[in-house]
Amino acid sequence: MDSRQLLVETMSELMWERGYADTSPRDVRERSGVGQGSMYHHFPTKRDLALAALERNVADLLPATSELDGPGSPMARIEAYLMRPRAALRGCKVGRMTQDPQVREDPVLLAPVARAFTQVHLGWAKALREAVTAGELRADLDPERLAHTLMAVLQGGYVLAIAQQDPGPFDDARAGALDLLRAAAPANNVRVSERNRRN
Amino acid sequence: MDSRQLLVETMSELMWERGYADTSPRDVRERSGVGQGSMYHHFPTKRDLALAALERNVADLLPATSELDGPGSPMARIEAYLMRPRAALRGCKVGRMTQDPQVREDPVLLAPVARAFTQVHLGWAKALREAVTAGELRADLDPERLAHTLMAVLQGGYVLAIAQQDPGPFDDARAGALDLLRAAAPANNVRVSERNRRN
DNA sequence: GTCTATAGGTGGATAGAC
DNA sequence: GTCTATCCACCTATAGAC
Repeated sequence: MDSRQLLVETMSELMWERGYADTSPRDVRERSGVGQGSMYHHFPTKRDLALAALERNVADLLPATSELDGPGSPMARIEAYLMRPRAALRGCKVGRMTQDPQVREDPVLLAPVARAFTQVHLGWAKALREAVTAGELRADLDPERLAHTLMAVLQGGYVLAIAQQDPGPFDDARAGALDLLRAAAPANNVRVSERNRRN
Repeated sequence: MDSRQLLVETMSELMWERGYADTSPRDVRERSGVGQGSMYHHFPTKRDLALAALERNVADLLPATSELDGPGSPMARIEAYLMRPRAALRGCKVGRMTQDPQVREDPVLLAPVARAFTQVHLGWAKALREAVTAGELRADLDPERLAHTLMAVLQGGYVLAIAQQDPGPFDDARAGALDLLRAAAPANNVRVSERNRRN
């Protein structure tokens, strides 16, 4: 692997582990073994390197969302993506960046993060829309809205897991979301009009 | 206000705005107007000050959860707490800490965060249990699990909102969660036994 | 492209007088 | 309790030779 690639790889790891502000050029040099001169030859500033690393992390993350758009029934795909194995205590390598003041205040650094979430949201919303069409989800639920709910469950699950240093809350959070989705199957949607009449 | 109190107040604000790692003793001095000598007299290290500030932020947060335990029907209280006004773009002053490497790797600093979440979880679980008892929520839903789901929706909603620099995704996420809770009312829970028979 | 040397500024304190 | 002065390591580069 050439120096440039090695630097990006290393910075990606460190940004996942420690964030942007708390990762120094020295950390990157020491872990990668690349010298000072090379580093500043390829990336004039720390921010330039961070931008490349951020884009790499986003690219790492997006392929997994194809699970939402594969074969199988919409709900099966939704369940598969929601419940796919995730390192709860490590957190999300993209979502994490939103908590770094130097990233969130820098439109250029935040842009890849925003784009990634927009992309993931599209995937979720499409699958949820298909679930409604397939009669697996009540038609009065808003797929775009639910997409945000499910993304939030995952992002927030990481927060809970890290706080407790225990993946349990993360798994609880997503399992609970799945329970709710199942409870919202149209088969159970009897007498809604009756409930409304009581208001 | 005396220096000590002023320092804690200022550190609390800065930790909410910028986190722990990215807040320097100098920042605290400059914003608070307290001198170097006073600062190190009251708090020998930055970590000591951070711990006091963290505990203050936790204390700020917990009173609001009493909304989950007040008068009114359980679901009404759940909705009120879930939908209560929140500054989505500022994030959660407690949850934020889980993303700071220097906090998450320090058991002493992480402890107040863990305690706070445990406390909030108790409040959620109690209200959800009561909702089941009151017949507002299907009995086959697990309140402890759902409590984590709803906490995650809020914590994750902040992440989405900050990523897009728009409170919209936060509001979508929690509104979607409320939609699901309503879809999980027992009134709709007809023929559950039939569904199970099909497995 | 990579190396070593250098540099100004900040971080996180400590020392000691008042 | 508060003040000013001082300190060393580290951060984020820049310079210039090879």
